[in-house]
Amino acid sequence: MLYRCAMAYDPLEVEPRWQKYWEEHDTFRVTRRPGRPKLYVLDMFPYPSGAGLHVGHPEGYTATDIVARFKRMNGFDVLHPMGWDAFGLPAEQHAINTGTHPAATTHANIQIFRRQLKRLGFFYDWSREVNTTDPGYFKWTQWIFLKLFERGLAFQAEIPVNWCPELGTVLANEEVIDGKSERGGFPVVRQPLRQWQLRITAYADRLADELESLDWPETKQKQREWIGKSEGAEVDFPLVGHPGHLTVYTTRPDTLFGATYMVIAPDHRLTLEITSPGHRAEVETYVRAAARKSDMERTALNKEKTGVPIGARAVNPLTGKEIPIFTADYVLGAYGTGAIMAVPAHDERDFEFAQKFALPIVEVVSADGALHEGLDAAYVDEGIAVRSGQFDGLRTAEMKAQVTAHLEQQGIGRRKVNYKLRDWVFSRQRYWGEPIPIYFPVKTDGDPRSGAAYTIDYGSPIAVSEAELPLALPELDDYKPGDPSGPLAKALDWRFFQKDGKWFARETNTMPQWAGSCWYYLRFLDPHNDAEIFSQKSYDDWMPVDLYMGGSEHAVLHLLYARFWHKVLFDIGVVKHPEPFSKLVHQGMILGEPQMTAYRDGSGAYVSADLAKAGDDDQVVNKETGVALEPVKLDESAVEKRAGHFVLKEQPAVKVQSIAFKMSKSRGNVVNPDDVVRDAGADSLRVYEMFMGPLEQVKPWQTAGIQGVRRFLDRVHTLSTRELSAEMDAETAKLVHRTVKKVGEDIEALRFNTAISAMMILVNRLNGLERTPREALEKLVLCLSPFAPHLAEEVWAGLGHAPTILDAPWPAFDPHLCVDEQLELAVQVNGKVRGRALLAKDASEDAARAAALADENVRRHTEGKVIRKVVYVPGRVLNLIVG
RNA sequence: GCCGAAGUGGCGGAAUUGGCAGACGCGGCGGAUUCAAAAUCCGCUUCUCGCAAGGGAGUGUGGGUUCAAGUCCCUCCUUCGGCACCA
Repeated sequence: MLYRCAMAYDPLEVEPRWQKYWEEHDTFRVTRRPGRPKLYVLDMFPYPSGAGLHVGHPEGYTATDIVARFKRMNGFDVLHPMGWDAFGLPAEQHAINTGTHPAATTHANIQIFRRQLKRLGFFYDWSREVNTTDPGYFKWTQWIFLKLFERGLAFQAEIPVNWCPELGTVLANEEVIDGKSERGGFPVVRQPLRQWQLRITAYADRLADELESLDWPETKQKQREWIGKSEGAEVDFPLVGHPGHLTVYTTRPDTLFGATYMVIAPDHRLTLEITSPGHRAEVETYVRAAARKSDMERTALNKEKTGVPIGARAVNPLTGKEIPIFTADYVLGAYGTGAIMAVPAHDERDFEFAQKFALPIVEVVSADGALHEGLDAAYVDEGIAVRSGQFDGLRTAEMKAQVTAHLEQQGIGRRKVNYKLRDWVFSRQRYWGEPIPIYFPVKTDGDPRSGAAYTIDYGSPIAVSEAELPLALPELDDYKPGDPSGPLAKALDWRFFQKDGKWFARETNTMPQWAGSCWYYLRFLDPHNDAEIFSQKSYDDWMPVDLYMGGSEHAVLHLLYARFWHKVLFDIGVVKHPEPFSKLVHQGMILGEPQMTAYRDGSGAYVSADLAKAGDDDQVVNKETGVALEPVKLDESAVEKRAGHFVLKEQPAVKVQSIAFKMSKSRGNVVNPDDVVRDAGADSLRVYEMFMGPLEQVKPWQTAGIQGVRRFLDRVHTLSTRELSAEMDAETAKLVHRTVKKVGEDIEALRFNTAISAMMILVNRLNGLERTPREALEKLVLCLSPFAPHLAEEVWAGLGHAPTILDAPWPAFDPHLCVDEQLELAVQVNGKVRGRALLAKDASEDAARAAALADENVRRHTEGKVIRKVVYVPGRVLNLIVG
């Protein structure tokens, strides 16, 4: 569909012309000018996928582009860079399938992305473009890894990891969703493997606490929950008939008197050791079964608690009573100490387990201080201690403090802070990633490259010297994964080398995709510096990032990892701010065009949409019967609205849903920005995406909506082709100044939709005038230029100004013209608007009352009644209370 | 289950500190222009009663505070996002 018309300007001619101008004149190159304020506006850089740009990309990019252009016109030096997060699985997968080197695929995709972005007129300083796969870039990624290694923050461990056989790689916990890989949705199993890990837990406290000062949205809360700090105590329970003790972690030391049994995780190192011979067979079976369970099975089966007694007993250190020990997979080996004291009276899980195994339930916290028998549910709230010996009568908070102090005194417990956050598994068994710059001593009798037997001493990792960086990837014939040591193990000439007559082997794991994106905002400061990661001057020029825009899918992973690296760099004096991103904004996802959707069951009969419920795997099921339903796309004409619901015209009992789905290839509702640019122009795409609604909100795409902004831009152009006038009437002048004020304020607050609406109102007014007031058009075009830069340049030049409009100052407004001296006051009688009165804005109450009663309709509602009260808010409302 | 965000016309959405609900755009209807159409321009467009003037209802539900509630408080429902045996 083409939106062009005979009178309209032709974006396909205008836009490339200005793009060429900007390129030839280096318009977007940024320099730091002394005495100017600075602004660093950053977009989350994309992974250059083979699919090209998606309409979701330009949403955030346009938003930051508007801010960047606006601030530049306001005298700021603005850093607004773009680059490529180009390591990653798809290019490698492509290499496995076709033999094409991932670097070639990546390079080709970047060409496409860059061309697409340039077609949208973004004000990026392309001279600062970075690419994480460029050796000049990953040299510094490796350099940061060495800093982590030197400080003991990068270490190896043999740990059960999320091994994805299909992808042939290990995934971070964050990359596993419902037991499947985030990318591709392949099954994931737990398996022990030697891995590099980063000790992010050492920074847990600072990562949680230092969120405080940041201007971030709900993301802060998500990160806090992810870090999962909790305060409690560790308590030692002596084992019966066994030396030593079993240590538990609890956040409720106040309930210790109610601990009637213990549970140890199946993967706890003591589980089999303390199991009595009589229970060994049963426990071993349970432990093996638990180890095999993937996370998916565990969540699927979490309805019923399972577990077995291990035949060992421990002593409750406060009651002195012997209590049994169980193993159960509802206790996780990796959290806390891997063992718990079970207090069934005050913990839902323990209560459920105790009921199933007929274990004693002893109330030790009472809401009212009285004793209760036969609890029918766990009481998890705070209260007053009972059945707790010398501690009886204490409130929960005080009880916690006193019990902990008592335990510390006795040397059988201690205060303890715990985190859900785990250390970050940092190795991937992949080719297309940064090589980890570490090597190991090798024992061999010959040349391991030609098949001599060898043993690698993984216990003695050696850092590659900084002078040898970047450590580049070797060429490979075959990128196939499968071997847990990764495809690089096949590059024998690269892997093994001799130094001083001794053999060494390089690490064959590579870094995860997060590595390059952890610090790219720093490389933009000084992207061509070979000697340093960046110069001090460039840091002082631009840091910190003033506005960071990107999808909320990165709320935890990328943003937590990047903050962690930044804090490490802060500790070693590389950066000067504890936090990298002062302000963060997530643009909302753009969904596909809404579709009228009805549901049919297996027999083909329609089922009312309120019975449809999303099941697993994108399936829709009848929520009463569980039967799978088939969604059917309907034409609008088959549907009507009755009593607040859409229903089938033919069968009004059947409700129909209007749903906007996520854009996906399989649904066929993907909108390609190239098509939109071809049909309506880049400016229309930019303005439409900003006009759709609030930036942070999820919004459905509506192709017809582009029509409206295209008409708006056409009208702006038409205004410039009419006869211009040096005069301007007072009403128009007022509107012009108010528009300038509102657009500026709205851009500052990222309310682009209402800024555009204000400009539309002004254009509608100018359109109704005989001739276009020159001043009005100039101010309008300046206001519009951050949104629709190509059209703005065109009109600006047409008005006789030298390019570029980016160098023109942001228009001023006269505040006096933005307030009304006279205004219409709403007149209410008993709270209902009955009329209006034209009044000076600071009119007295008496004057307002007189004017109100002059209104015929107001009189009708007050006649014969007594005015009991008058509420007058000057400039807003006059409310007459009659009775 | 827990945490967070949000429910406003046929649709996307506006609405400063509580002060005229529905700005702006889409769609629809009517008109101008045209041989005709497209495009463009103008008008109307929450529902409802009324010829009109005007009246009534109305921001997910039910209550509350207030002269006045989309906005504040409580209850419940729904949708979306995140977490999910974290002791």
